[in-house]
Amino acid sequence: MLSERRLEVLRAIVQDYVGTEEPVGSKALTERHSLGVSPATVRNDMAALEEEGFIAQPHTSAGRIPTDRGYRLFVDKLAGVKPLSGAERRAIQNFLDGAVDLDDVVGRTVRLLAQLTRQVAVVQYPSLTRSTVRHVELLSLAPARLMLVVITDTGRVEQRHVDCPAPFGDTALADLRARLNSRVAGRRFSDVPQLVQDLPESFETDDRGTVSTVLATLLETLVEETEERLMIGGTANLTRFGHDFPLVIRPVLEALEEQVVLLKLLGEAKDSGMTVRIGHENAHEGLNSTSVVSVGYGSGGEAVAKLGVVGPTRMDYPGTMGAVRAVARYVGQILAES
Amino acid sequence: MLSERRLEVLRAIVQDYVGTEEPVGSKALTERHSLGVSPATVRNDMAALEEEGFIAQPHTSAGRIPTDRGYRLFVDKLAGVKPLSGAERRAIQNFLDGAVDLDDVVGRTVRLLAQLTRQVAVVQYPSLTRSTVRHVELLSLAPARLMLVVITDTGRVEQRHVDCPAPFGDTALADLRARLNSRVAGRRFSDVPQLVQDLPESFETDDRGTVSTVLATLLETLVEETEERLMIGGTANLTRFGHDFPLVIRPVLEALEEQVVLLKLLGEAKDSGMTVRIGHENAHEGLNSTSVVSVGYGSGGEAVAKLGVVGPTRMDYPGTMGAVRAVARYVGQILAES
DNA sequence: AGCTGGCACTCTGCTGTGTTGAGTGCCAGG
DNA sequence: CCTGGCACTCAACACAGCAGAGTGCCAGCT
Repeated sequence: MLSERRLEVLRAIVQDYVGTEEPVGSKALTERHSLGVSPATVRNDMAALEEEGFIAQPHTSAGRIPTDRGYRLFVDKLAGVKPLSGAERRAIQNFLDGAVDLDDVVGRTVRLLAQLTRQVAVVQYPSLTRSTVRHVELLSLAPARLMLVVITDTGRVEQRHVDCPAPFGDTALADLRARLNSRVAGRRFSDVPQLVQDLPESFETDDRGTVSTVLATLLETLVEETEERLMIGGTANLTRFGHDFPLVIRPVLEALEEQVVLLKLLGEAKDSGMTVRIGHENAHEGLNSTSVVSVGYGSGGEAVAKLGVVGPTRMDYPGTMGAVRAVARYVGQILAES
Repeated sequence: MLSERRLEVLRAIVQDYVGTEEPVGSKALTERHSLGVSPATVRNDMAALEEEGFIAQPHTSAGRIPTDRGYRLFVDKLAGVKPLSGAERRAIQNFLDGAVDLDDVVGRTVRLLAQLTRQVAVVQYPSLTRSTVRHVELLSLAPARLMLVVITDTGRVEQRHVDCPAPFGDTALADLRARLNSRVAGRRFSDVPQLVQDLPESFETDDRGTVSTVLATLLETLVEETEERLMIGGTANLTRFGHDFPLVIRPVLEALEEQVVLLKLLGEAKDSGMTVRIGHENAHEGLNSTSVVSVGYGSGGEAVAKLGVVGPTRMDYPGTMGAVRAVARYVGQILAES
């Protein structure tokens, strides 16, 4: 096991490297941190830390930089979560309070997170697996063409066109609308298929085809809705990556454009509590030199979606984690209120 | 005025520079293009072109690169619009045909444009200034809480919560819904304010407050809807900017994140026909080393929104213009069909 | 008048060579 | 177990020399 002081040395190395972006040597370390020992001793400690794989040297006779494993130890054992200042909290509150609808909430959250952490922010839309249908609306666009609108309790609205196999009368339409709502309003997405199963039978033979088509579209819409969507922002912060960034930035941008990749990324994180994935711990290759800090958020006790940031492994973990956690809490509050 | 051959020299310089990304000299030019004259002659022409400000040398004894003004002349006089290949056209068609709703159409368009041009794509959502209201829906969420849903003919759906000053009965609600729709359905946004002006008067005194509130929210929603939104994609293509890109990429990413900036950018373009803004012609400072190629698109004859790409001034203008124009056409078709 | 070959000149970019300095590992002594 | 000392390594920088691409200009040719 590593001695207390060696851990302290590792902490110092991480802090300095994060600050200066340059390999840190034994002398500089003793000067900046009062470790109470000489550079030579620190050198021995460093050798041990390197032996264990927590730090590495880019080349002989250069200082050390933390490895992914070093960062891992740092966030697990050495770093706390830095709480935000009162001013920052108030700023978050104010900024989020102005949101008018769900898109706006998510949009503001992304911008907020990006600004606060100075990194790339990713916010997943509230998931709908546990959400309920608030209302279903049916409109007639043409004799054999309907529009189906589904409104969810998280404030999402989705609409689909439906081409009917046969013309569909206004009274039948009103009938279907009423019955549909009485059955599914307030129910969970997952329950809907059962609830509407026998609906076609209660209609005239002529109309059954249309009713079935409408129901099929409804179910399809709900499934699609369950697939999470997300929003990203703060990509300009990618330029803070470091000097070698031309090589690194490309795959990151590519990964960020693929929603599937990001969803998988967030999906890999724990459902509750904060998750930090460092460098190669990320499954996606392009993100091997980035770290992802994510956390679930939700309106009630349970988390309905996740949000987080993507940045260089060389990041200020305590600060970033603090910001991510704080933002998640406030967003949860906002969602609960609306 | 510039002689025919000098224009030809300029064209050759632009083409070579776009291809190689390196200053092009007189000798290389005569070798690659059969201009029928010697390097010495070309040198004289180059001197003249430089005199006029169409080309410049990064430093003495280097080749020439086109200036913004040079590119301008190139696209105005020397370059055609390169039509897409049949295969490309079919690919566009297929890809866009799969779209299920407006968001999907826009999303696919962005990806398509980015891939086709290998640049950053920007697509504005169909503008609603000329669009009409298809349907207005009112739902009761709680005794004194309503939800207002507005559906437009371009397939957009927007919803707002309305807090009523007083409880509002179901019959009054149905009444309001019916009257509202009979007045505004099929009408243009701009006409709505007039059409609903006197609506509160026809209701019971108790309900007038609520009716006014609903109307106010409706008008507000329509105004907000008129403010265009947009989607961008292909930011990974920014890495193709060139060697000096760390300096350039930052302001570009920042500009791209500010929807306002992009909207202004597209707004500056002509309503009809293709617009190419080169380098410093762009008002926004961060985009001074980029060119923006944009064009209006729409379902019918008139353009309801714009789309385009942002790339380095050193871009393949004919190809880019061809792709942008083609995509705009197909999107217009898709919108017209749905 | 306009084009061409020739020539002297100017730079950037590459390569090779010291030189510097931060940083290391190791060891003997406290 | 810590410390000071010492020899060693190696990236980074500066400097010089060279090669090559490119230019401008001029005298001669068509």
